[in-house]
Amino acid sequence: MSEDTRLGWKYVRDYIRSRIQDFTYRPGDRLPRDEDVAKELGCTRSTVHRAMRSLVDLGLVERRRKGGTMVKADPVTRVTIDISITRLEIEERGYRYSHHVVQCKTINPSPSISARFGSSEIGKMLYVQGLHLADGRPHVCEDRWIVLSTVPEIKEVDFAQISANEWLVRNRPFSRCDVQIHAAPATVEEAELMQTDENEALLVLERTTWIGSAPITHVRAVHAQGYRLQPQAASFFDQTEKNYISV
Amino acid sequence: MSEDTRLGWKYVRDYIRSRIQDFTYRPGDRLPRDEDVAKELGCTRSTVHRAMRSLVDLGLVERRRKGGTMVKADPVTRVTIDISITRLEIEERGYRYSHHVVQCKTINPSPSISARFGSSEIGKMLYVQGLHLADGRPHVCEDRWIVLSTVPEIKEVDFAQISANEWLVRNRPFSRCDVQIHAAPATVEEAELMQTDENEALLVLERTTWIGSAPITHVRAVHAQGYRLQPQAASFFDQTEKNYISV
DNA sequence: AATTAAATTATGTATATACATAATTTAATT
DNA sequence: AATTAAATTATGTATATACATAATTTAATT
Repeated sequence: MSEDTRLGWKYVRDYIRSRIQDFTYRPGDRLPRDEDVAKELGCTRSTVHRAMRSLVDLGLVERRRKGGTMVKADPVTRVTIDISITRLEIEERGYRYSHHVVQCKTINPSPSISARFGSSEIGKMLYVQGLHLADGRPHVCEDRWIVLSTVPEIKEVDFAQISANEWLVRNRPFSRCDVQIHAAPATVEEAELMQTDENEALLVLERTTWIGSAPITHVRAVHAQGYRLQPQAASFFDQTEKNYISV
Repeated sequence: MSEDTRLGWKYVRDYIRSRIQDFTYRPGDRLPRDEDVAKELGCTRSTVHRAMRSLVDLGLVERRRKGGTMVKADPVTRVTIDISITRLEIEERGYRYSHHVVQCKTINPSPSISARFGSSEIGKMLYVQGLHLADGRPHVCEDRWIVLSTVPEIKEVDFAQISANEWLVRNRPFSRCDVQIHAAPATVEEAELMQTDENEALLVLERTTWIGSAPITHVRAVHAQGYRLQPQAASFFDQTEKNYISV
């Protein structure tokens, strides 16, 4: 290390990451103790600790008290997706947003919907089928089930003004969210709504949310044909990074 | 605050998070300065800083020097997916893994494949079509294109021993990874390999990786009918959390 | 009035230090 | 030998402090 280099936690992170990627430390290996890394690189343990936590967040290493820091034996590519309000997603892509309610009724949930919430008693639900459009073209069709005992005021909401999606996201914070992503053939009904063919392959995002132990909503969001989700993978070096270490 | 409560950064995180979720601080609002939060809660600015950073990671707030901390105007549900080696994913589900190579040839990439890597010159590629099976049943079919100028030694790899997927993940770290997720109808060829019907809706993950500016590989991984991706959403409170704040 | 420079501000980082805690190892006991 | 208790260890956390840095606001200058 050159002496005048003020080496911060990002330097330490990149240094360790490079040593993992050039196989100085191999999958399953134990890294030196933070204190030893600190001594070697000439900084404090706090700085190394900060760097190590970022490597944990990146999914590269695992740490255990007393056990030390291990390079993950089975490497993973960790990606993140920010699921936003559908209106905003459409507007961010530069399209004009509109939406309309296809159906809205209070009914008892089917067993498959109940099952999404586990064993808890659900009672009557508000079923809302809505269509989100981008420049007038179908973008997302959502089948939503809202638990009336948890969200009674949903009955007063005017879905012509605000979509169930946006109202819930803005008014009903959740403490737990289960997400599933899969492909499904368009049903006859979906095909008509989405202006595509029956059995067309569509991307489906399902979400179920709770606040504490109280179930809030379950939604099946069917996306238009050709829709692509683009998760963000943490790139090795931030574009803005000064302390680049060649690999 | 009761005096004997040793209040750590997780307490502060949960406290602020609760104030966001109960709309004490609304989307777009500015939070008090770290120093003021520290004074109010009776801890140091370092502790508040640690808590605030975790709220940034959760996608709840944004921070800017001098500008302070703002509650995100447009709330998002942030989820993460750990994409692992296909063999391990299958084995973790309790199935016996096997794989075989369908095709393997050195060819010039089609324009659509070249385009994945942007403007950089690609040259000859190794095209490997492989099938990953779980208990003998098709699980993932991958079309992989490997840049020979970046990974020349791939020619010596025996894909009967190790899949191209696993070899690359274990031997070729990348600094950038583009990921796309979409639904696509099974081609005739895919339908045969995946033992399903033509045009069946299948989940497709595409990945393209680079090391520095050098392109490594592009892969289109077509998943079996019914496959579900299950991203992890950060739940509001860790199960292990002691300092639970009711919402 | 428009531009430029200086001051201010809130977050970001690094350090030294002390103690907490989980997890393992070693020693003591039955 | 098996169990239990004590010691050890590496990470985790909290604190006080000093300075860095980005970004904005205010003052000075043209």
